[in-house]
Amino acid sequence: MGLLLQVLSAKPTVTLHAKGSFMLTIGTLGKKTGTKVQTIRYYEQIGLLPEPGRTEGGQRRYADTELDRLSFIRHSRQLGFSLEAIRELLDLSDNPNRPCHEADAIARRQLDQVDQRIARLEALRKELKRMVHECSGGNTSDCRVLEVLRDHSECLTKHDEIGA
Amino acid sequence: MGLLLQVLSAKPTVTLHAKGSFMLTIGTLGKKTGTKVQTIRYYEQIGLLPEPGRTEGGQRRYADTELDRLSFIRHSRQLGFSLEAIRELLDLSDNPNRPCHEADAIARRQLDQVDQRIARLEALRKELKRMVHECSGGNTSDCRVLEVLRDHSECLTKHDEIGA
DNA sequence: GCTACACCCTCTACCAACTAGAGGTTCAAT
DNA sequence: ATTGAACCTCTAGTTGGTAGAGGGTGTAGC
Repeated sequence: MGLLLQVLSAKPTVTLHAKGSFMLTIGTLGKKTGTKVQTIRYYEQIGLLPEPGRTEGGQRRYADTELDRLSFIRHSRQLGFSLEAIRELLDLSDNPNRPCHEADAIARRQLDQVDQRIARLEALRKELKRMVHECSGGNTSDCRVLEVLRDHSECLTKHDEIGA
Repeated sequence: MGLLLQVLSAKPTVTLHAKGSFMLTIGTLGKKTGTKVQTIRYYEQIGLLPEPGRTEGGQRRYADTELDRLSFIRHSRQLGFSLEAIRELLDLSDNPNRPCHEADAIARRQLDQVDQRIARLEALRKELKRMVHECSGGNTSDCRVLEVLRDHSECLTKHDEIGA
């Protein structure tokens, strides 16, 4: 925890807006990181973000440390990491002398999952495409789409967990 | 609603296990369709499956109609359709004289979504792969994985909603 | 006919990862 | 001093189920 936040979390809360520009409101932080305000509060609630300093009136004020941390979280989310994985990554990031291969392993795991999801979606896509292409456009009574859905045996591929 | 179910839902519940083999317990129905018992009850609760007949003791008993309907639902889920989309598809399936193109549109929508998800995952995969490949395996202090996560500008692609 | 026990019942709560809204307070500009 | 946007907490909802508590039912074997 930096000096600034130590100051911020000291008991009689100091006036934070005095220095102005380098303290962010939750709304500004949200805009800078593309995060909804509620989501930021949610991250704080589940312990992904530290409790920030507050104004005398009780409003959150953020320093650049938190901006960096939230950017890291959002970017990781965009890359599909789960919040639990991000928690681990942040932990590693906080301890620069821990071995790198742990972070690497998390990323590799994520890559594997993405590979699997792509494979499943490709199979799915094939089936859907066939279904749609065979539709000739009469009544639902002889709709190929509905027929295929009704009768699994018409499928080309075995897809037990395709849509996950 | 078939004759059987009309009989089943008549007020003084008839003994259903008399005829045995063609009435299924919820467990058997689950096994036949690869669905957990709780999930079947959940589908009933949200109105995807009709309320089945009951034994005098209050246990659910299913006919083949419900087996077909549940198979349809499960198959559609495997193809990634949302429960809302499935509701529409079932509705169409129940009305054989409605035009086919509605079912076709739902399937096309699903295909589009799958295409988009694949595209996003491919971009994601590229980024992750690059990240993992650049890791040389020292300390986290100079870990490429963490570095990339920290700094969005290092990314090759703009990925705003990649991991959705 | 009786007992064992697998299966069934309802109800409530939980998962991820947020999102939305109610009802009320604070900040900063005018 | 007043206005109005932005903030606060708290609760509940989203999707598609899953898990467990606490109790009742159905049936096979003896």
